[in-house]
Amino acid sequence: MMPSAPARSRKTQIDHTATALFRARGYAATSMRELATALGLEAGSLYSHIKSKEEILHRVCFGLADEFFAGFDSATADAAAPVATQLRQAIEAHVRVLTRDSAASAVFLHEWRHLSEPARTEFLALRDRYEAGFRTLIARGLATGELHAPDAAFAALTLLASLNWLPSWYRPDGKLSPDEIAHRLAEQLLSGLAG
Amino acid sequence: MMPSAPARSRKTQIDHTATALFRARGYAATSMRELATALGLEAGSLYSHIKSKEEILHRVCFGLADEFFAGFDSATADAAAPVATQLRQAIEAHVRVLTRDSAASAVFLHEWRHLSEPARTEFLALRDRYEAGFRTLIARGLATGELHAPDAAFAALTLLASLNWLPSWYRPDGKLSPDEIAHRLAEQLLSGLAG
DNA sequence: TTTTCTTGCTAACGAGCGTTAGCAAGCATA
DNA sequence: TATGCTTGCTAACGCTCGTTAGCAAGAAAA
Repeated sequence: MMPSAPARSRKTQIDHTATALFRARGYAATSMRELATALGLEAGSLYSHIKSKEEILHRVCFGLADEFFAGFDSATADAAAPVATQLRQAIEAHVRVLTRDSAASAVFLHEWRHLSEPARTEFLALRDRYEAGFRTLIARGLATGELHAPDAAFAALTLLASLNWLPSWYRPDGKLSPDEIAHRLAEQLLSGLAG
Repeated sequence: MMPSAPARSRKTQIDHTATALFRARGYAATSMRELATALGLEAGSLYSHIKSKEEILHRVCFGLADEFFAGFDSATADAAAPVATQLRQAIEAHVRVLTRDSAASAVFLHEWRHLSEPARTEFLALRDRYEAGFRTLIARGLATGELHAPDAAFAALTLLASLNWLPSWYRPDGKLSPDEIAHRLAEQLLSGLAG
């Protein structure tokens, strides 16, 4: 039992490489032989570290769900803060997760459908719960008059939609930093485009 | 040569059913045998009507691209109209295409990556050109002061992101009509959430 | 030293994949 | 009647898939 554990075990490396491939080619179109080659291994060797292909997908999807919840919870920890502030912080937390690991985020957003039951249903329940967090936050803002929209559910869906497109164009070496992106997104979504 | 042509040839039926399957399971995870079964055929029989699996994907993706361009062009035909009006109409045209065939739209948005070269590159060029339409429209609005945002490219990306999430939750039998959805989206994106 | 864990290999399994060849029935046109 | 198009079948092809069994080398732990 090594005290200074290696920062990235073989299993973690597999997850990481698989995530990049799943994002680029899609889960179904990524073969275990491709994954093995990308890691400098033979296909069979992967199974010394993992139980199945889907196990990787499961870990990526549910691991990222945890991160999203953690971000939202800390953004809304101060329930006494103005709703607009909490919403802005939640947006920024969401963007921070998306930019910290955009490959995993893309997999989380698009490849969950390849989970088999019951994981698929569990995942959708988690996602619903997360969206509900934004929905009720916006609903509270509508009630206090801090926000205005015809429908909280509709507004929440649109807001998350704008954010969730990010992994498909975000590049870590782009000219905008994650914080700048988060700030601009929050600004544009809260204030709109019209002058 | 029948004058009253059958509204849906066998080929069109195949495209339509395949689109639904591609959307639900993804292109790579949909087999020709599944597709054949859904049509009440054997797998080999499909090839009396189509040349390959990818041919279907190609037709769906490029066919929808045509629709998007047609919508944008007619929305911005009156170049003398206020930019905000043109933008609103372009948003509504985009939403109209998305809702008229949300399955094909979902395939257009997510499955194009399974096109092989050179189709894939051609498709991305088309998509870029379409996005550029929104980008320059917004840029003109910024120049005239009708719109305000720190960056036209960023704003265009966010705007399309909000719209393109629609096929993943839109249901034709939902409580909002396509026109209402289009109107609310345009309103929310142009005016923002903040009160 | 002995044991155990980690890591990786080769070879193969059963299954499913997209696709093709060859054939045939039904129908519209000539 | 004869022709040719549309539609669909059966059977099979070569290939790739995810996964497993069995083995072995090296490092760590006892």
